[in-house]
This record gives sequence, structure tokens and C-alpha cells, in this order.
Amino acid sequence: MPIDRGSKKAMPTEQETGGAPAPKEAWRLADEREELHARKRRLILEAAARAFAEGGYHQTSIDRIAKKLQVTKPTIYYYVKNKDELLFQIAQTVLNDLDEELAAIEIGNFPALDQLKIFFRVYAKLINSDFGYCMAFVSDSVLQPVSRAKLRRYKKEFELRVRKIIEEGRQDGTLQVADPRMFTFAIFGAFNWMPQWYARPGAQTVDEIVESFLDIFCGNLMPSGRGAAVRSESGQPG
Amino acid sequence: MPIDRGSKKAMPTEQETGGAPAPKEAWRLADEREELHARKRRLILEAAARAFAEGGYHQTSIDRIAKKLQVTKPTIYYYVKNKDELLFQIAQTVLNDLDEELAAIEIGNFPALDQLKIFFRVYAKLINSDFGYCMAFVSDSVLQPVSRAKLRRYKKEFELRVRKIIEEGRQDGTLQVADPRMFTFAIFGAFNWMPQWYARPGAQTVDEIVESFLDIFCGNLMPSGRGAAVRSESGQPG
DNA sequence: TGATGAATATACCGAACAGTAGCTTCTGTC
DNA sequence: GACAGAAGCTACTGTTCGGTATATTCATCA
Repeated sequence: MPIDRGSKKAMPTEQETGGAPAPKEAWRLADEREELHARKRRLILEAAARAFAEGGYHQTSIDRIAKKLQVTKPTIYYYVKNKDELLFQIAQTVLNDLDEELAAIEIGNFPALDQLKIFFRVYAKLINSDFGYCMAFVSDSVLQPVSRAKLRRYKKEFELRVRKIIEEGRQDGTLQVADPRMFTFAIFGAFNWMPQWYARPGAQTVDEIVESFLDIFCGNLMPSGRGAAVRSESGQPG
Repeated sequence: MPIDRGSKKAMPTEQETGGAPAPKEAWRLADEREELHARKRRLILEAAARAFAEGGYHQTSIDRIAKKLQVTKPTIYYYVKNKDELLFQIAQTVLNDLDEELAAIEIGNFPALDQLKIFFRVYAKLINSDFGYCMAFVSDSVLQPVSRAKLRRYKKEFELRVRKIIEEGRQDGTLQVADPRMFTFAIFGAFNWMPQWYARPGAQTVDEIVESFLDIFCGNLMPSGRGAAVRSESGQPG
């Protein structure tokens, strides 16, 4: 019976078993094992995400994912409870990443407009990855109601945080926005749709596209001709 | 053996069979039958579109669609060749509708900006219907390569026609657009994403949302008070 | 060296479902 | 009223696939 995989790291805070302390060596090995486990789990998620993004959730069998990793189906099930779970974990991973990024942005005390731009540069990268694609396109309607509701709540929370930035931008006058709610939907829609038309090693890089989009939405019109989309603000916080 | 359902109406131009002409009555009845057939076929497509939109393509069995229509599965297959075909027909119907609308718009000699607005008012309605949703979200990756390629070509053609309108708008100065291609992607993305967040009988009507979006993209400042989204190029701070 | 348990494999089950064969029924025609 | 063909049904097939029971391998440890 496999142990509970839910707990993140289970860092053993000294010997819980009051008796003789297990040798350090044992703990180290246990940790390594756990890390290896986490790493393999991650590999599975990655293979799944790629497969889902390429062929769709239902057209992708667990067997196929297993074959890609050169293992067998039960091995997958050793690391993941369900096919659903697979998808759910993928989406959650993305949302966690996004959460961290957004938190960092919120802390750094930039002007709202800059916050928005920084956020969508990150967001565009993510949404064009296999993970991001799964989160945006695959996740809904496939999951169990509970997981679905959870993800929706999470997504909604995001949208609100971004909307808040937009509202700030409107108040300090750096963003000309009539209806922040609609604006949020529009800009998310535009970015979310990217993977539908953007071919990976296309003529344009993701970054170039992002700048174009930010131009469109944030009204940064270039005074002179082409490509004056100067990234005025400094780089990422960090 | 059922007759070929591909031909649209098969209007019998007088008696093809050189012999005795069939009585008019017979033709009339045949036409009625054919019309009834087409109508039923349409009902099937509608039921399918609704089911696909609600539950996803793969989660929807033909049996389920049949049950909704209070018939049995083989009946569906009497009208449609494949499950694929079902989806393909749905998408094609939408694209045909869109084609007609766009053609009408192109003919009427409006200014580009107006053309764009008229188009997206129609488009938003469509994309929020079951048919439109299926076209935008379900169709890809599910279909056979041939059908898929066909739809893609069709969609691409559209995008180009709309882009052309946008380019005209740029040239006559009614649209401030730096990169028409990117602008096209952005605006389509925003609209395509609508059904992901818009709840049918929501606080806002589709029309209201469309106007908000057109505001955002086409800089249509509303005369009354708030948020005069004057999109004349306000440079970026810094 | 034998015990333990993690990690992977083999082999299978049962359900769901697309699609079909072939029978029946109903309607208009001759 | 016999025929033809459209329209629909019951009952079945074949396959795919998620998921599992169970065996096997292998490293760690006592």
C-alpha cells in the first residue's frame, strides 16, 4: 500500500519516535527517495500535459502517457490517483505558479500599469506552455464537480486580483479604462486565445506578441513607426 | 439504402426520366419529405450542439443525443454519417452563417469602423450560441485530419477578411491600430473567450458586453460622463 | 542474509460506446 | 391491395480504455 502522496515534503522534525533516533543516513536517504518520487511525479505531469495539449484529454490514454515515459500504466497509477487527478494537478500547478508571480508583483510597489505589463508577460509565457494550455482549455467539464469548482474559484480569485490592478491603474490615470471588469475579460480572453493561433517557433516570439497586445490594451501607441514598444520599466522584481 | 444527403435541395428540373412525367403531386410530396428530412437533421444538429456545449464532445454519447430527441441511436445515424460529421456540420453551419453575414457587410459600403462593429455584434451572438461554442472550442483535435484542415482553412479565410476591414480602418484613420494582424487576433480572442465567463441570463446582455468590448478595441468613447476612454495616444509614463 | 517496503510489471476486468445488421412500420404510388 | 422506399427500432459486435489485483525486482536495513 503506497504511502500518502498528499503531504508535500513531510520534513521529519527530529525523531518523532521517542526511542532510539534513526541514523541521519536513513533520513537523508528517505529524503532523497522522496525527492526522486516528486521528480518522477513531475515528469509524469509534464508528459501528460504535453499529451493533453497535443491530442486532447480524451484522446490521450494513460497507456499512451506511460509509453512515452517508457513505463507501464500501473506505474502512472502509483504516482497519481486518477486521470482526472492528473489534469487537476496540472492546472493547479499552473495556478500556483501564477499565484507566486502575482504575489511578487503585488508586493513590489510598481505603478499599476507596470504591474499589469509584468504580469501579462509572465502569463503569456505560461499560457503558451503545455501546462498553461491544459489549465485554460482542457480543464473544464472534464473534472469532477468538486475539483472543477475548486479550480474555478481559484481562477476567479486571480481574475479579481488582476482586475484590482486595473482599477488602480484607472484611478491613478495611467490606464484609460471605462469598465475594469470588461477590460479584464477582454485582455484575458485575448491572451488565453493565443495558443490557438500561435505556432511555437513562429516568425514572432511570444515576447513580441505580448508587447503588441499590451500596446493594444494599454494604449501604448508608438509615436513613430514600427515597434516603438519600448519596455520602459525595469525588469522583473526579484 | 438512404439517398445522398449531401445535395442541398436536388430541385428536380422537370422530368429527367424521359418517359411519362411524374405527377406534380408526387414532386410536391417529395419536396415536403425532403424539407422534413432537412428539418429533422437540423434538430439533431441543434441537440448535438447543445449537448456538446454543455458536456463536451467526448462526454456526450450519441445515445444521449438520441434520448434527448426521443429517438434511438440508429435514427441519428440515419441522418448523419458519423459523430465527427455531427461536429463538423455544426461548425460548418456557423461558418456559413458567418460567411453570409460578412458578405453582406462587405457589400454595404459602410466605413470600415462601422463594418467592424456590425460584424462583431453578429459574431458575439453567434459565439455565445451552442453552435458557435462548438465551432470555437470543440471542433479542433477531435475531427479527422481532412475535416479539420477544411475548417481551419475556412476560419483562416475569415480572419483575413476581418483583418482586411481593420487594415482599411487604419488607412482611413478611423482605427488606431499599430499591427492589424495582432489586433485581429486580440479582438477575436476576447470575443471567443466570452462563453467561458458569460452566464446566459446574466446581469448584462450580450449586446452590452459587445459595446464594452468595442469601446476597448475601437476606442469608441461614450459621450456621457464616466471614463471617456479617449484613446488618442497618451504616452507611457517614464 | 533474510526481512521490508518502494517501485515497476503482467495480466486481467468491466463498462462505455461508436457503429451496424436486420427487422418492422408507416406512407404514398400504381 | 400489393409494392417500394423512407424512417425508425431492437439487439448486437468489437474495441478502447480506465482502473486493479497480484507478482516481481531491487535497494535498504537489521
